[in-house]
Amino acid sequence: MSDNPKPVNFIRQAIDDDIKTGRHQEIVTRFPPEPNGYLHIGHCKAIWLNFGIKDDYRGRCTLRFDDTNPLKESQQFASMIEEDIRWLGYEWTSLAHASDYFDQFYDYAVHLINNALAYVDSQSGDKIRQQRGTLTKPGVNSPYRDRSIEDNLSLFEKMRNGDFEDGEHVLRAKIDMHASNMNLRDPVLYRIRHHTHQRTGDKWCIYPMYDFAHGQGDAIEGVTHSLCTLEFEDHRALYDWFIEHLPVPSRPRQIEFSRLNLNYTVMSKRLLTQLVDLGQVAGWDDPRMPTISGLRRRGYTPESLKNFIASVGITRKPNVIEMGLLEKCIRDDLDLKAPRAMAVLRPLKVVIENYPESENELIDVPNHPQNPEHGRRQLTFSREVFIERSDYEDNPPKGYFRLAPDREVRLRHAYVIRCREVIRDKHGEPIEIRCAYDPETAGGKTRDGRKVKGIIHWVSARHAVSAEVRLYDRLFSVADPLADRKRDYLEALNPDSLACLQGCKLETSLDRADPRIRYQFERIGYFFQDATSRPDALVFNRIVSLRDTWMRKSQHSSN
RNA sequence: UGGGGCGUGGCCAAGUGGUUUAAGGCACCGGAUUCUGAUUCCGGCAUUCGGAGGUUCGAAUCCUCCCGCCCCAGCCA
Repeated sequence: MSDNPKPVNFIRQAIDDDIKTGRHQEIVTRFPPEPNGYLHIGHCKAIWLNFGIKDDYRGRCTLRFDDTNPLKESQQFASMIEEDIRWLGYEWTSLAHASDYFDQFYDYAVHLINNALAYVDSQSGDKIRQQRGTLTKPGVNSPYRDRSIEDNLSLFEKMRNGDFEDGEHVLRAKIDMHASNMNLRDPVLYRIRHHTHQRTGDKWCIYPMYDFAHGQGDAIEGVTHSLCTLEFEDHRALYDWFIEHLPVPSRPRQIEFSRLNLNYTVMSKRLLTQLVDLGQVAGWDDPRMPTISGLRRRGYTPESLKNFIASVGITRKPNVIEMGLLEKCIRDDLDLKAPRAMAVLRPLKVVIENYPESENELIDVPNHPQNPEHGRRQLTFSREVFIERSDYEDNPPKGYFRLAPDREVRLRHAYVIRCREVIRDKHGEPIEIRCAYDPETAGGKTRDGRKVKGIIHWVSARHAVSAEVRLYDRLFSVADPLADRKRDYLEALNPDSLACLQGCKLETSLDRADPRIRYQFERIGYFFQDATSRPDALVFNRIVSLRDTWMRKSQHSSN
């Protein structure tokens, strides 16, 4: 268990109230995904809410797959969803499917028919749509609305028996075609779909709609608080109508909250599916995707995701959360957990002219600057090292305290070096820096007490391990890719969201690195081995960069 | 021009008529510490709660009107 304070929000307040008034002794929630895609960080909010309530109130939470539409669903998606929830660290009290209740739902439908509260409509979908009216115009009654109970019963049974083609008939609730709430204008309860269901096979050729399955499923499971997102708000009246008119075993209450939106990405399953299908990303688990599997592959931890949701909170207010908050959460988590290492992503060779050619020096260093429990390791120092290309400037801007002609800099954990000469290629680009080191500067001190402000990371050229490193940036280059309705959101895709760097140089200790460990490559960011990484061909993903106040400052002054 | 919701600093968000002349986090801006320009630390950052009226000794919290934004017209969920 975490030592985080219990979250407070309007839903928990309602639950506290229900307990106080004795309305409920046990709290039951459910997480009800449709198995038609992968979970994203928005689902994480619902998972955190429902499973968090279950844990804190010692209640129950079922994972229920809302599998009422066999056209789009698959067992593979269901399996991925289970994996994601487990990875987040939650356990469901029971696993269920809407399809487990198909027989019961059928009986409920018959019950409605018997009470003259449902009828079989034999019009086309187009016709039904026309008759539904508009937001400002009421609908009109179907000519089949007053069929006899006997006719309805026999027609509905024939629908079930497969006597009709798809679309020939539907079962509708008889409510009110004049209702201002569109959901109450005789909603469709069952449609004919001659399609094999991933679980019930060909047992059924009629399938209940969401509205006719969800609340009843909740009631059957004894769900006390059915938590869903705001777009279902208008469905609540229908939800309650079914609960009221059906002999259900319990009376759940639906409460809505606002969904999570993140800037610089998209969050709808439809759009994410499209990005995958179009090949704009490598798959559902592409590390740039806001999916749980993408974030996992990128290197995000479950704790960071949960902390993120907790800090965002639960309200009914539409919101767009800044990506920066997510990044802050993973940095916080990893700062404590991640052992440090040195890696040079864009190598520039430095030759230390006064260091003996054949000599190697072992330097014992801590794996974490604050926490000794992370242990220690050894670095090898030698005459030739790689430094980051960006740590050398021919014409250093004001405030730059890295390497430059005739300037000094400290090689982290090692010596102070001074730049003596720069060797260039034919374009004038530096390809090698010749330096001299000061042997009196080991151990973080200088003999004469002079301050060397710049500290840069390095890797011994002879001992370095090569690796591929993948750098990720936001998927879209604008905060709200859907803001411009005249433009396709795909045009807002960030062309530089992925940079694959080959030939990066890692310190020796990273040879055959444990793929489960997230490292901080000092001064660069947090890194995690990609799913494709192998011991002899390391591939690291950058989870997130470190805060970089220098870059921010230098960008400011250059603007 | 129907119905349902929502509006507290750049982004979230506490607040449920008086102890709040509005918590906290993120972002941002200073400064200190630091062998990571990281971390940590310290300080700054809404006389005001979409707007205008009103009720009250007292309002972000109650009332009225107005404005803005979101959702709903699938045999999707």
